[in-house]
Amino acid sequence: MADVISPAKLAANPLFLRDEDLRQGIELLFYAYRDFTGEPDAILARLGLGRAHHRAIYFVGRHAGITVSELLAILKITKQSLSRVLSQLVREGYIQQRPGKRDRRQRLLELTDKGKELERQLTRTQRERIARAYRDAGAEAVAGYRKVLLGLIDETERRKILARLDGSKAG
Amino acid sequence: MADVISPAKLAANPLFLRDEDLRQGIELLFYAYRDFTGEPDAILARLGLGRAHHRAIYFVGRHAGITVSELLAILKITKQSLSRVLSQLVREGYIQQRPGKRDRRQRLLELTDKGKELERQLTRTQRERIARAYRDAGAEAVAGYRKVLLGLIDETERRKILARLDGSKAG
DNA sequence: GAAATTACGTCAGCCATATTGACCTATATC
DNA sequence: GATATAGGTCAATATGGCTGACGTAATTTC
Repeated sequence: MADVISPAKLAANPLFLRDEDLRQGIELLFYAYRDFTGEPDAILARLGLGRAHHRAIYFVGRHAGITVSELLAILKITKQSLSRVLSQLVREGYIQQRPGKRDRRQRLLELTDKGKELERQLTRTQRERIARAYRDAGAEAVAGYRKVLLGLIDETERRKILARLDGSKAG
Repeated sequence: MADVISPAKLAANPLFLRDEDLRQGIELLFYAYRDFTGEPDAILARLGLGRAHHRAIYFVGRHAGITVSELLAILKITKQSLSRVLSQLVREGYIQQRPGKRDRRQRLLELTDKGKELERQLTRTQRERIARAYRDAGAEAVAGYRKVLLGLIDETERRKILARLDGSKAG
């Protein structure tokens, strides 16, 4: 009963908001994410690393000098979880820490050359995959992709992320 | 050095294929997925279940009478991993199994009433989130979202998934 | 300048989810 | 009858989350 959509509700919704279409949207996200993470995972496995290391390396590479707490805010995991990953990456020479100038409690993170090399290797497959999808779909579709994904993000996060994305672009 | 894009390559690419834009596309996918899974996870945690249970419940709900091997092909995990999840869901009365008619080795899966109820509860938040994003972005953007996500999926999978999506729509 | 807060780290234990490899049963198929 | 397939199971292992408690150094506040 509860999954029967009332005629009124149905009429109020444009065609692309039917339950079927929403489910399709959910599933496409699942499938895309599933396949998107597959290739880097294989590379990481050979190095004794996991997807969590990839995420850390990616965002440190993206925002050189990022603080631990900023990274935590991006990843939305606990500091204990991040700590395990991060200390391994530091120990194995992928990431360097240096104390913050303004605030010496901070440990600013950046990739070493070894880290940059791995980052490139990991991101290459994903960048190629995205590039292919973008090219095949065309500029207009890309704009739509961005618009919808942005709309899926928590509202309170959206501004911050937009700033982050644009910030990287500028700097 | 290796991350410097050659002028030739740059010129050959339309604006939306610049490295920055590709990275933006990667990150949007990460953020959207991160926030997309947050709400159901909270519900599941209270029931002693995890994200893996959600996925199983979702796809069994979507394809009533699905076989175990079909479900494995969708989730792309090992049968041992699925088995743990599935047997818990059967034990706790969310999913029923019945032998296949044509092939009695098969165990066709379907949601019980309890399972359907949970499925609705879990999917509600995601459906609402997608609906909001779709509505805000508009029909054209939605088409682009679908196009790009489909392009991100492994090529060998794309046909199968399209058939699956359309099949659910028809039947 | 003492007290409180903040940034970060760490130890310990728990749980969910994935893996590989080996082995088993029942049913289909050649 | 032999072989293949659908599915399940036992065991061991790894990853990546979590909570809770505690510690240190630096900054901020009163």
